[in-house]
Amino acid sequence: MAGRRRLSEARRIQILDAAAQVIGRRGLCETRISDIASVAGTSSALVLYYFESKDRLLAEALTYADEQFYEETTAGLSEVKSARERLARLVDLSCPYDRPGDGRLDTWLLWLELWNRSPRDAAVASSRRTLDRQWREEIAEIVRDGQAAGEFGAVDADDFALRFASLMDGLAVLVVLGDPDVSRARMLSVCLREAGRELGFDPADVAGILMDPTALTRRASRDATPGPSSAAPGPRRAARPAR
Amino acid sequence: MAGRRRLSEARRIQILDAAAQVIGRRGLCETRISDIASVAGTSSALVLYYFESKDRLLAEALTYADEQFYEETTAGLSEVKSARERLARLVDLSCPYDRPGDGRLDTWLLWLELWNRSPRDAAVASSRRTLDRQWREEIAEIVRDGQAAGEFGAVDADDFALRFASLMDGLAVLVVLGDPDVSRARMLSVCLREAGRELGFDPADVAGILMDPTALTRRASRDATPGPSSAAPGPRRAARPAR
DNA sequence: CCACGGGCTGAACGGTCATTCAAACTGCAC
DNA sequence: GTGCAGTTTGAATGACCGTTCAGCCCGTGG
Repeated sequence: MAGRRRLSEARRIQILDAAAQVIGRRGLCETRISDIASVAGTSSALVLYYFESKDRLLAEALTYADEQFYEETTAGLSEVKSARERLARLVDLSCPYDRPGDGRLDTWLLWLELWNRSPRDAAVASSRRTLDRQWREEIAEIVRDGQAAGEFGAVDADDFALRFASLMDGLAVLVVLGDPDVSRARMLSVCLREAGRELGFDPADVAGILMDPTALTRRASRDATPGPSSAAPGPRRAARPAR
Repeated sequence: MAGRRRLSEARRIQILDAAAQVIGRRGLCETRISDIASVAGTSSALVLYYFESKDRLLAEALTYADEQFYEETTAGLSEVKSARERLARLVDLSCPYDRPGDGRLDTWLLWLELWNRSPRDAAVASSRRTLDRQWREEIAEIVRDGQAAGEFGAVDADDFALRFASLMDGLAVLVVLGDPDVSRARMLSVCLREAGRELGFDPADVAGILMDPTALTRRASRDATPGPSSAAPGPRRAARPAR
């Protein structure tokens, strides 16, 4: 029975993953149960067997993917000790890659869909609110830690968190949508500069922690064409470790 | 024939208005041609007579509503002479009301839908990019004007415009979605404070131009419950002046 | 070995639209 | 008044897709 239950849980997650993937690729409106089923490698009927209806499935998939992202991010951050570096890391993880086929980009697309569904779905709205608050709280916490350790200057942590999170959201939208004026590198640069200015540190000091350290020196690269984007085969999404 | 053409144009606009209204209320996915038709006071067949397909209609409606907003806003701004007040006005107009039934809120909801459609519709993507760039250019222009007039300090106008526009976008999403932590008044306050800090003026100086001047003094009101929201009858959308 | 029950499926059902069409209507031009 | 071009509609069409269902598969417990 335990084996059954574990199997059952695995199927649910498998379907949720497939749903997130399809939604990211086709958009919420254009997502069909049969698409999700075929990506998950099963039948439409089974998808409905695990989720009452398409509506519930989509709602769950939306919040699932973003809770996923939040958990992974905060887990990754907890290992970094310096507040400055933790903040830099948070920014780095928040910046979507501007070339397609990236998991982070998919997560952002889902987040946009979630915004749209939010006004008409109380459950989604509630999840969104929780996630957003946790996210801002995460930022505020880093700021307070840094202030206690003398790494940051004096600002209202909650106020900064709201402004900084909003700035990142607004910029991320532009990056995700492939706006030629805002590359990922530029977003990174803008965010770190802003944080440094408000909290009183030199952005160059935290460049080491970034995935792409050249972002800070390379100013606002205008060439946004990402090249032929060698459509990598293989699974788009990394295998999930079992719970 | 001129009469016919004018009539035809009027119908198109009537349908686009209806479409925008329905999309705002029900969301893009849940919008049916028959809904649009009944709001416009005609038949589904006629809607298809003016627009090739549902897809085209929705895409046009999305960009139509936002181009509309942009034009009205910039027209309204051109009357204000002081750069500080012009910026304050721009902020004021950008802040959605957090109670439902407001046209500005609908416009924001459409803007969110537009973001979602953008990655999969080249025409929409192109319109979005143009509108966004115009918007940022509008901000940058105000900054440059203000600098020339000695109203603002020295900052990179384009850089400021990007950061400021992104901040407003991020905050507006929270207000539109009814996040209890971010009321319209708080958004207004945050934006004006930020602008004043970067451009070197006292936000209190421009409070006079705001629709809701108490926003600046009333700090971050936590009570976000908008009350029983007396569902106002009457037309949701102001009558449009004939072109 | 047998039966039970959860997991799974293919096929069928039914409703909901987008889209088409033939016909009616309107007002303008001649 | 006649005809024409543009406008409007109600009804018909047909595809698509969510959902249901009757039954099969298979591991497990007795």
